[in-house]
Amino acid sequence: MDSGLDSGNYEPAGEAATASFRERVLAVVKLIPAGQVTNYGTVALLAGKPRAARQVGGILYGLRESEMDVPWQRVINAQGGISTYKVGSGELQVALLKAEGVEVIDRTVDLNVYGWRPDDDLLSG
DNA sequence: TGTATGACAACAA
DNA sequence: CTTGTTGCCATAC
Repeated sequence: MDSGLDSGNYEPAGEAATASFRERVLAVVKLIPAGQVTNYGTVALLAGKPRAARQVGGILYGLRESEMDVPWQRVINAQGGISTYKVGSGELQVALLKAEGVEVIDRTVDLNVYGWRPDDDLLSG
């Protein structure tokens, strides 16, 4: 646990303003409802870095068992496609999504059906 | 301190 | 529809 200190990433007992981008990204991903998906750009936007979509992928790539509570499978690309095939997690991601009821056809998800609308989530709760 | 990298995104042809 | 190019910016080295 603590022995495996994360890459120079500490939390100076302050506000989220000092929290690393990584911390905020993981927090945002946890907000994605089961059975729905969103894209890297949206996660980056909600994390406060509208142009850091690529970094979101890089962060999720480094996830380990410690962060297994992060529903990374709900994050796909803006085209509704599974981006994890290039890192060998495609099959796993599709399996996890289908287990939540998300239909994946030809490695693609219909964002018009399963796309998460942060607005709806904010309005309802 | 500087360079290279990449689970992206938007656009051109 | 596909393929290639460009912009982007936090991390890694």
